[in-house]
Amino acid sequence: MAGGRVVEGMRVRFAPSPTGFLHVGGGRTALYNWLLARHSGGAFILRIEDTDTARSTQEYYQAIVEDLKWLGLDWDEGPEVGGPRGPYFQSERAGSYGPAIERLIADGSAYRCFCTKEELEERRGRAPKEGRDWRYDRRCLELADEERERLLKSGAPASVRFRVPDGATVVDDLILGRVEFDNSELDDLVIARTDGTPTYNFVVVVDDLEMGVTHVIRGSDHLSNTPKQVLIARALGGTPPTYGHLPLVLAQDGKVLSKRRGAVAIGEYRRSGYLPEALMNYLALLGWAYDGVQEIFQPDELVEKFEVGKVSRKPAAFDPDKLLWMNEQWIKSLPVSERTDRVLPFLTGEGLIEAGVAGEERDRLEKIVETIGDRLKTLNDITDQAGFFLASDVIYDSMSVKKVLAKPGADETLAGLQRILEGAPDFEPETLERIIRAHAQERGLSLGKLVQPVRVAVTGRTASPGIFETLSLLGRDKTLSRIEDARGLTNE
RNA sequence: GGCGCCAUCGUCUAGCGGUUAGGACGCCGGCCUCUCAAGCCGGUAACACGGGUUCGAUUCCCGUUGGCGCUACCA
Repeated sequence: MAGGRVVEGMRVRFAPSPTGFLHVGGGRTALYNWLLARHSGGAFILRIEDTDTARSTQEYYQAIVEDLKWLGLDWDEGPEVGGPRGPYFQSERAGSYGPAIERLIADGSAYRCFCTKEELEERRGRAPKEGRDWRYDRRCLELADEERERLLKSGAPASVRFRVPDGATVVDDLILGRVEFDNSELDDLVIARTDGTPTYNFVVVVDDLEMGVTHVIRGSDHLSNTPKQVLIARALGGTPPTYGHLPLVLAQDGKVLSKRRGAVAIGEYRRSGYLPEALMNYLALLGWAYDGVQEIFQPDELVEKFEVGKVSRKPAAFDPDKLLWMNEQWIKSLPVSERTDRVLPFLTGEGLIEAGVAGEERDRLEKIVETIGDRLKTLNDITDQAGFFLASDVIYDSMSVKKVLAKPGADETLAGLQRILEGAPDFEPETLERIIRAHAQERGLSLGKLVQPVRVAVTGRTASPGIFETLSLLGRDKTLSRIEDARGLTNE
């Protein structure tokens, strides 16, 4: 095994393959591994399983790393940070696998197999017709020595199979508990292909052993791989890690979440204005609960309270509604200044403000954010909510115009308001409220009757933050000119 | 088919032999109110089924049914 200093305690890893974007299921797996490592004070390792060169890409790798960082996860060993037990790209670890395979062949734990893919397919296809289950028939294990020699010398292509021993293999799973597999159910799996490259089930074992991985949290779709990996680890003279198999994340229809079934990439949530804290919070609660009551957890609180043993064994459906609610809760809890910071990229992205706002402009922006208040479910909602504050022209919603401005008396109402506002001593919300309320009383109108036409006039729609704050923020000039413009839309 | 995992409101879950089965999302209604949100109050809705064990099962055991996963020279 490679030398180097090793962190005491748990060594936990997350090992994505860069063959697609990180989606919520993978994100949750990464999170649980990270939480386990951080909770125990151990090391969190990121390893990239990029042996499938046909499907792995640099773009996916970068996106995964970016998404993990955005989510708030960090790693002690892995890409970008290095570590004593690298390299952390599987594609760079080829040197470890060959000798390990030779060792297994030498001590009889593995053997060469000359069966071709076609032969295997043929035999496999025949099995069910004959009412048998297919398992590799060990034809090449039972080869006479001379025959094996002959084939080897003839240069016949050979794969290497692991010889599954008799007996049973017990997996003491952190989440599932004790699971027992009868070894007779297991195939003599191929650990090295005809071209010499090692397969996943072998590579993972060697890497975990060499990296000193002690704990692995992964999807339960790997559960049936586990006895094979445990057996290989032991044949290699190592101690397999402790596993915890996470029930899969389901889509709303109860099917497993996958890339082509509504699985949304983590990056997609970032782009639509979700807070990483909210997504982390939601993902943590998807299959784990602290006391069944608390819903909002700070990241460090999750680290403190998370226990793998309490993870549910039941597959959990991903609920976008609840995630949205949680995002809203998180946005709401942000102080105005920070909320403004977070909303900034969405505003610039939409061209509503220029990058690098400062000074008075920044102050005004904070006031806008404050005024919009709890009306943001996602950060991206800001573009819709703040548009009329920031854009020079109002976009009039035709339904709102029809419902309010095109009604009889609207023009008169606006004209009256124009006069009042022109004469307003100042444009503070309190002042505006005072004079507008007084005006309503004078004219015998309900406040609502008076306010809605102005609202549509200055915001372009029937729904907006409080009208007095809105007018105040807009200022006298803009308010008056917009009312003037809007009078052109009335029926008079 | 074989092997494995799972089973409490529509969804996420609490429960660890005795509870009016709790919370959250959603939905519905009300209050508040200048609109929309938010907030507050209330409501809706669950132990898959059948056997055991037990004085007593949501809880423990077995089975049935159902869902899901794996069954590659993919990872």
